[in-house]
Amino acid sequence: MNPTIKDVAQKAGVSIATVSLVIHNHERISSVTKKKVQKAIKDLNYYPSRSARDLVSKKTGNLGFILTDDHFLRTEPFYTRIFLGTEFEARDGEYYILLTTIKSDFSETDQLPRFVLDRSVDGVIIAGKIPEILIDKLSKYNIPLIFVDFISSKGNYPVVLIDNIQGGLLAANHLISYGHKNIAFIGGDINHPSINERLTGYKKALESAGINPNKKYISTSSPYPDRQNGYNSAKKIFENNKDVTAVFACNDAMAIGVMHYLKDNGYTIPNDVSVVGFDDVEADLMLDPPLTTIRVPKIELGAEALRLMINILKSKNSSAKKILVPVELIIRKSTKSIK
Amino acid sequence: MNPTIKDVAQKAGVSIATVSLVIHNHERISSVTKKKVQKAIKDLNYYPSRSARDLVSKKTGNLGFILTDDHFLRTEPFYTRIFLGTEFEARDGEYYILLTTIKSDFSETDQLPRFVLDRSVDGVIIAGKIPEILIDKLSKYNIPLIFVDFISSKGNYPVVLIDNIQGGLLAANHLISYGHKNIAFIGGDINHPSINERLTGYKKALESAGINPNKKYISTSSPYPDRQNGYNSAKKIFENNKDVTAVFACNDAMAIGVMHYLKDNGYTIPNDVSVVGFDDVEADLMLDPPLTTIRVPKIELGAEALRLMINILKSKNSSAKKILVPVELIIRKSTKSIK
DNA sequence: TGGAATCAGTTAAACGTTTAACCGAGGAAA
DNA sequence: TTTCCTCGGTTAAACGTTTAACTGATTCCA
Repeated sequence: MNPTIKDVAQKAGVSIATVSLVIHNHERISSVTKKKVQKAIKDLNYYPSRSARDLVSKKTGNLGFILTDDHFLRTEPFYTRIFLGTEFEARDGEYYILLTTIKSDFSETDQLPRFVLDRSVDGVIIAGKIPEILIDKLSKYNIPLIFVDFISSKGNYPVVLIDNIQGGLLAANHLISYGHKNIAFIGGDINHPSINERLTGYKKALESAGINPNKKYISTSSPYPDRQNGYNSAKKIFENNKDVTAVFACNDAMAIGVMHYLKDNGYTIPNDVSVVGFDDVEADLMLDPPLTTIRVPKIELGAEALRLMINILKSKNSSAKKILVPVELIIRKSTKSIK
Repeated sequence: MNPTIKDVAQKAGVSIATVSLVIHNHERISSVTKKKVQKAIKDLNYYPSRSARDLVSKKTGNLGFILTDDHFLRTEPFYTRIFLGTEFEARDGEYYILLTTIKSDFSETDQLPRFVLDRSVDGVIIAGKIPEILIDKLSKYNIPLIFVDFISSKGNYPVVLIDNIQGGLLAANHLISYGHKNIAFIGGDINHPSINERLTGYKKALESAGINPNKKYISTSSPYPDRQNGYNSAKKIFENNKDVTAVFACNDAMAIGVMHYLKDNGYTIPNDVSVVGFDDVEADLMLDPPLTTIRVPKIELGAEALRLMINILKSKNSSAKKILVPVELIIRKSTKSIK
């Protein structure tokens, strides 16, 4: 059996309370006793029992991490990176992360993740878009909730977001500065708040450059922001608008689809058309040409969420904060000045 | 505060022991009392406290899941799927999974995952190839270890593996049955046990078809089994051997690289060259032509590991079992008969 | 009729911590 | 000298379960 606090106390010749106080380095302990106890702890390779601790402190030391299965299994490791960011940060804090996926069509009758049912977590981090019904159900459990890369229309929760407007601005401004005027926007699902904001940024940039956003260049009707959709959207736009010289796709997967379409149809990139993506995933570098994109600091996003959660847990200060993580324009070879 | 077993007992008018017995549906309880208690549990929305439980049972109810960061962040969600398999299975069982990554160059001085240090897990599942030094360190902690999709040379641990030999056989036999004789093998890193076994299967198939494996067709020298390596290996092989009509690549990423090389060099698939991959990842279907491959049941692999772990935990029977999960040939359009 | 066996539940100890309340010794202040 | 603090600990209750041992009431059988 593993050594307990009793063993340590005995070995150090003190009471168990003293050991406990040393562990939490309480000031009331003399440095002599402290040393003695610490030595005993080390000698026995003692670690406090988590369950005993949790039992008295009424905390679990766990945090839940929920995302939809298709987000988790996405080809590009976007959410996995976010998860990793929270995991890294949790290592330093005293937390463990319980990761679970839910079906993306989570419905009324589906069970909540077990860790909320049996309250094995002190808080829950939700990454990416999830069904509102899940939020409704979750909200009944009185567990602190934080959203990452998604903002719920219901309730007013603390949230960690990409600065999407800035991203849209950055991308469009880059293209504009390269002399482009007819810039297509391929967004996938406009109902997704992130996409909506990127569009806002895009429009803002165009407007402040004196360019009138052209509806025909904007595609935001397909629910799946994947390569296939990028391909199809590009097709629709380029077949009807020969004058488009640049595309801003709202994620790299769609950008890749766009590039495929362009290549398949005799356009060369960036000579005929410039393409900007969003996310900055590994694949971008392997593309030909490498993709100019908006870098999203995914690890940082996750880490930020964890820090926010810890703050909330510690301070009971649940003022619904909103953290905006800045993005960065990465210029590679898929964009070109046409001035 | 959450309701406790006491609240339930009071509400149902019984002792807390009775409640506990009902929960574990012990036979000594009459169905009347059982009903009463169950109603109280439901009414109060009671869930037993995990820490209290763990404290008396001396279990944590947690399982660790370790893999290297680059495995976790691989573009293709191979290990994420395996993880998901264990997570699914853990949901039914009474376990939570603590996922953590280690650096792929884990060294002597690196810390072990915290959950083993403070014994927050009852067992550890290790997915994919990890540094031997980690295994050495882990083995000192006397925690049940299980390996998935990797077999350690040290120690004799329970393991869940893909039936790689069968996979190699299946792939090569398929090609042979299509009339191919000069079949290249692209394996990445021969030091990886899985690759070695696939090669064994490949050779076996060839030999029993009366074909002598040709060393010049076999590439197993590069450590990274990625697209780039597939491309390069294909290049090396096809530049020196014009008579090769089929390629068996040890994973789909390499197969995709091979296809790129072939296309770039004027070969058409499958007319000039047939290609078989291994893994069956989503991307395969989007390829042109869709890739014939060996399907690896990843979810199943993870689930199997969890079941094995639970058996070990329950039965204390740590006879080092070896579970071989069968694979399946998926014939798509990248292979063609040349008879 | 009386002892044993069965049934259906209760009692109480134990798990390993944390922490408020307590305590004794020594020194300072009166 | 007495009283009061301060210092450096210790005592003991509490957290919410599980489970072995016990109990009291019936039933059974010789």
